[in-house]
Amino acid sequence: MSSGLAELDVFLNRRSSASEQIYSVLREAIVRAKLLPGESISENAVCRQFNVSRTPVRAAIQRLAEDGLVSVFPQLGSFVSQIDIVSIQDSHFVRRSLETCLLREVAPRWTPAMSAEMRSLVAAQERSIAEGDIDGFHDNDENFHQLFASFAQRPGVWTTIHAAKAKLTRFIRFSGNAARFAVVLQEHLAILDALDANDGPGAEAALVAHLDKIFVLFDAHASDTRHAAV
Amino acid sequence: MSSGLAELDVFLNRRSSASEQIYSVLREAIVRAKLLPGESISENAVCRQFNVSRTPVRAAIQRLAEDGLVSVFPQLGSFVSQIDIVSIQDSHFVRRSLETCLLREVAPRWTPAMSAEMRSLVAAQERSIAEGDIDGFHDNDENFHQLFASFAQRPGVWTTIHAAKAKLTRFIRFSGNAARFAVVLQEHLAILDALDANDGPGAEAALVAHLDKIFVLFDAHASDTRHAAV
DNA sequence: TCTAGTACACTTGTATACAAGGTGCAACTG
DNA sequence: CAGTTGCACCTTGTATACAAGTGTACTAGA
Repeated sequence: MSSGLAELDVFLNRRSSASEQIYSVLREAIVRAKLLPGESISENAVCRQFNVSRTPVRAAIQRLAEDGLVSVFPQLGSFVSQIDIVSIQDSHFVRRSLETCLLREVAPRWTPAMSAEMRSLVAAQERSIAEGDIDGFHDNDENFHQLFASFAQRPGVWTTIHAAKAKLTRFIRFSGNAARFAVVLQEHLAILDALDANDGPGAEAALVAHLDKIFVLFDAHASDTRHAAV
Repeated sequence: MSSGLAELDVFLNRRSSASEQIYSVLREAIVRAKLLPGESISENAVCRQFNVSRTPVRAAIQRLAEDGLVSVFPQLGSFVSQIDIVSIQDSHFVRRSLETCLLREVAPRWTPAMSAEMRSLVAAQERSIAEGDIDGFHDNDENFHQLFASFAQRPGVWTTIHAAKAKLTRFIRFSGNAARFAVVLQEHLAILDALDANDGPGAEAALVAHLDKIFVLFDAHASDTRHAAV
């Protein structure tokens, strides 16, 4: 039984604690679907992989469990969480609510400088697509949405969005298709166009339309489930 | 130097892990202002208090650090987080955004049964005030707001609100005054009255007015700070 | 062949020991 | 007396050992 764990980088530096670095590596691996739902994350296996003791590994896994990315069963094992559609819908609700409210703060204070900064991120996403760099695409997608929190003078709110987005990104990685990437760019630009045109409600509508595209995946997931049940 | 730690209950059962119980006790103590901002939470001190080893204590403190209720400084110590007004404003933004969006989901589906259940919670709050039971008052306040998430068919969203509300409740415990309690009841009832009257926008306005009352405390806090600086 | 029972390997939870670094005080030096 | 240096004690971070429970595979018996 080959484990996706073996594929992970194992070089830890000393600038931050071991548990912090292990948490980051594992989180990224789960969100980017390098570690599959249901896959075992034995503490000892991670220890061997990173050449550290169980203590920092445990701390990392416990944080992942709080994020809902790992499920810990005492005396049984720890596993990458299954894709739970209800939990993901909750995360989507959180994200949509917060980003919508952030946009309402930003719209009245929108400036050309903001527009330029965000359009440069969209351009970066375009390059990522051209290079087939999916990770880079998602990174810049995060930056795009985070910038709204920053512009709304509420950068701390991004922490909450970030946590919710982890589950969503993981879900999209499994259910999404490549054709969607180009569409995302257009939707991002539509939001910016509306903001440039001083059309707050239009921008909000464009944002909601953009975020709610995930509902298509919900439906696909549901039909998959029904199909599997038959 | 007397520590608030000494006042905490120390009896742990075996139905859940020690770290889980220690987390709950410490979290409640911090939110209810039994442990003051800046107060030291030495791991060894907690160990002695609960008669357990450092391992579960560390796990609990790390969770509290993630919640923003405790600040950990390596090789220096762990301390109850200071009241950070910016962080609290972020939490308020998160809470108001989510509860507002939840209310929009609930309003169209509002039923007399929902109204009755929520009014019984308000009645419970009234009893708590009469008995001078501040903890009970806040518990029922949590239940009141949680019920909206439940009625909106998004109970999982409460987790996020709950985390944000912790900082807010702690802040209110320090800055709030007793006279506010009775007003809270009226504001809760105003929300329910609007919902009963099928007035969604009115209910939303009442909710926002209710939640934004905390801005008064923000202003008071700011003037306190300015005064202290002079 | 099938079943019941047992031993074992593996898991997470907890306890303890050691390592590395920061603070403050005391003693020493100029 | 001022400044500095070193030690004692504290902190958190990590490593290791033990405890308790679960699933599985193998063995003995009918």
